[in-house]
Amino acid sequence: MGRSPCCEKAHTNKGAWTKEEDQRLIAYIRAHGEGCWRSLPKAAGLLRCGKSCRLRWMNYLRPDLKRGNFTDDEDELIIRLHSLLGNKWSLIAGQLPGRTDNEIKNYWNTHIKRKLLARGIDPQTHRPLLSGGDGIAASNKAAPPPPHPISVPAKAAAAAIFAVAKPPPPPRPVDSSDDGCRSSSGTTSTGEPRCPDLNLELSVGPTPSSPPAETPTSARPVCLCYHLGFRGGEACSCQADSKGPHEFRYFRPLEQGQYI
DNA sequence: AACATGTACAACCGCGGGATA
DNA sequence: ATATCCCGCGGTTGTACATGT
Repeated sequence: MGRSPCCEKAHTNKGAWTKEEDQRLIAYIRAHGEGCWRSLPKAAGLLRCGKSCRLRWMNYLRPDLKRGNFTDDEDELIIRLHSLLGNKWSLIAGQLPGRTDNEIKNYWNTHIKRKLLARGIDPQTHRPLLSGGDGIAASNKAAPPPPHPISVPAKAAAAAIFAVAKPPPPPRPVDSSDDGCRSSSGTTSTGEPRCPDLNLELSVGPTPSSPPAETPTSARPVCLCYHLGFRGGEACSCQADSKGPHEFRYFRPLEQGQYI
């Protein structure tokens, strides 16, 4: 069938944004709120495609963005979240108020990857690298591990995380009786801190030696909600949702000696 | 000072998926 | 059930700036 182009490329600017374009975009969003990115450029008088406007706003112009260097705490949190979620930058960004997925992705590729390699850790698998040879983790040679130590698609993990952790979206800044466009507030677009008090007891460091697919039957899967600090059924509906004792929306095997 | 190389980050591109007609 | 629209995501590219030779 084919997809229609997101914009009329012949009449759109590309490349770096000018100050004037920024001002137009900011002014328009202040007046009308986010959303309807496809029609926004025309309405705002911008010769840009909607995607470009959205990206510019999300990654650079949003007032709640935290500019500046990442702190060591943020570094470690990103590493932990990446070990859990893999390259799900938007989900990781959701746990770092004021940071964008693009920013975190860039930071990962330019700083953290190197930092982990210097520590002798494979940035993709979060497993120790071989001290010599070709630098490939031993476990990689034996059996290719999953890209990260979770056993379900990261999207499912995200569903589990945000089903319990994501606060209801804040009211839109402008009259909600607008043109009928959906709010575009996604995982990274709101100005509210997502879950500032999340207890992220995520697994990190030496991950389970065998991939979850090979989880021994004695290793009981554990709902991620526990690891996020929601315990004893508090706000957690995984058990209720599941049809069986092991069908959590997100789980990971217990490590040796670990209990909940 | 001039050039080469490396680094950081903004922006683009293509695709997947939810919503809806 | 299917087609289409639109948003959002992740990978990649382009470019400005920093550093080394």
